[in-house]
Amino acid sequence: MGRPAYRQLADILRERIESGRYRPRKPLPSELHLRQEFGVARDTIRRALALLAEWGLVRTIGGRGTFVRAVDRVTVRMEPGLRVFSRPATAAERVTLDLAEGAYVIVIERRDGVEVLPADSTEILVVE
Amino acid sequence: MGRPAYRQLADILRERIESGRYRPRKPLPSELHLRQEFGVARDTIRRALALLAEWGLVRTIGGRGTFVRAVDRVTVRMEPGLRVFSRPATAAERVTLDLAEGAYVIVIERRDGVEVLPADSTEILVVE
DNA sequence: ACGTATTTGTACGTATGTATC
DNA sequence: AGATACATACGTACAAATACG
Repeated sequence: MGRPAYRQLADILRERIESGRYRPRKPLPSELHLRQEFGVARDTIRRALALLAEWGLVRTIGGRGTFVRAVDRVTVRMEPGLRVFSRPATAAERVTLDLAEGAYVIVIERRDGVEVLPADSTEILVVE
Repeated sequence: MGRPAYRQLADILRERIESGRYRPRKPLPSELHLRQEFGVARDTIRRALALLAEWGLVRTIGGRGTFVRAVDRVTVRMEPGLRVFSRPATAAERVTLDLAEGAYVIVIERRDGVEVLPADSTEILVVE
């Protein structure tokens, strides 16, 4: 007994995203369409999509669709005088940064300004 | 029509946890029991429990039950020479830190040793 | 402005599998 | 072995949000 069906399906869809078959900012096929392609229940489709969303690969929007997220991982190097903290994203930030409801941002305050990055794709590296 | 049923149910259960009615390290009533108490489908119960798990309040274990997590929030102050990063928890860490499959830990490397903390209850504070 | 089609969200039911006690 | 509890997977129906003509 291998992994559950929804888990295998998530892997297949992940591969399609990473290979570029499903393109950034574009919607995946609808749940109905996926159900027909893979011959599984909608429940199984939705579980797989939820996994992908948890992994930060896609983002599902209300009566619209599930979209491939276009994000790169960012690494920030800590320096003295840098102030870094995290807070929930505002509505405007959710739009510009392509974030879901309830997502967090990381705020980086430098002397010359402030930078706001998605918390789920930002790495803070501390060097001495 | 306020929020969805599973959302309201999650709030009720959260209140019971925070009030101490459901005690740390003890199981919540089984899904069957909750279904009977609230008169909703198991699906609804499970969605509420999944929310609580996402919030870090409970942890569900295979054929055993859903347990109230006993964790305190920890705050770590950044200092020069400190290296902090995050990675998936190992199997052993999941046991000792009371974490679910797929959970992350935060690793803090100091000159005198390494500390590993649950990512969902650790706060990193950066001071200059 | 309106209705219709599409798509995701919620909620119910049922059955079976797996893990634990 | 049997009972209990969670996990997966199928099905159905309707609601809500969105898109489009």
